[in-house]
Amino acid sequence: MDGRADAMLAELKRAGLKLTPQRMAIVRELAGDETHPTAQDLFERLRPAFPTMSFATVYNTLDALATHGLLRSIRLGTAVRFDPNTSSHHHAVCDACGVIVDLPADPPPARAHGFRVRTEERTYRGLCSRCC
Amino acid sequence: MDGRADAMLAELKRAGLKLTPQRMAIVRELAGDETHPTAQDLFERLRPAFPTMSFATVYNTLDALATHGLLRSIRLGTAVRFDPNTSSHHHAVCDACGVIVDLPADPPPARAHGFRVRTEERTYRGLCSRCC
DNA sequence: TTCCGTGCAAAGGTTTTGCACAATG
DNA sequence: CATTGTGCAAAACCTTTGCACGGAA
Repeated sequence: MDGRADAMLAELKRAGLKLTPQRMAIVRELAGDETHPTAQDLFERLRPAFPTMSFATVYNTLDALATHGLLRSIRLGTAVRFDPNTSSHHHAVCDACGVIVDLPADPPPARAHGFRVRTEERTYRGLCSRCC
Repeated sequence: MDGRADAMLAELKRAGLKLTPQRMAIVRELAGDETHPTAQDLFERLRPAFPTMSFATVYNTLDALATHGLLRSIRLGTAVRFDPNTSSHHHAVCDACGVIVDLPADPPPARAHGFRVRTEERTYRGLCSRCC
């Protein structure tokens, strides 16, 4: 089943964006993906099917998806990564194998030291259950 | 008073690193700084006093300081920023004015969902007390 | 005197942009 | 048919690296 991908495509359509083959492929690739790929990752995975697709298209599509709240972009280390999981969650990164895992998150505090808090982003680093 | 800068310089010296004028200037500039400057920021601030200083020197020095635990480097948005506050703390970023504020932090949990946690990094985004 | 550090310049990696052509709705 | 998206290439941006000269210990 491909419910997540279909929902993302429907949302793009509703927003007046065109459903091109490239976009559909990017959305389908990302929808079931829990590995937090970079733009480069996606580009390489899709190259076999779309040899002419360019980086610009990948970035454009990811931008469009992020703008419409269909994915989160996270910065871990040096690269921007994309996460189709838009529910409130944090990330844990394994120092050994590099795996990035989603962790459920409580809603952020309303206020913190004078700040009116809108979002909270947490990254844990350590060793995952397999590398520990 | 310049206790923090002196302590950092002493620590560099203890580590066998040479105390060059450039390094002393970078350390002094950073020591009292709570604005979380980027390498670019520091470079521009010091250029008047050291017109010949290069980026490489700024990065080298920041690397040396980070390696010896005298500062933390944090990634907020697209840029790497440097924070002389090495105590356990989080950051809050104001969406309106961009100010970055240090918040005290409790030690991270020992474990989280199978991970053995080593470090935790939190960023709150919202509005600071002046912009709210 | 012996390293270590500096400055310069160039390379590296990632993301963004401009424009003409092509495809979608 | 009008508009938006694509592909290509180059630019922009930040950080890192190599090397020869110069300064610190």
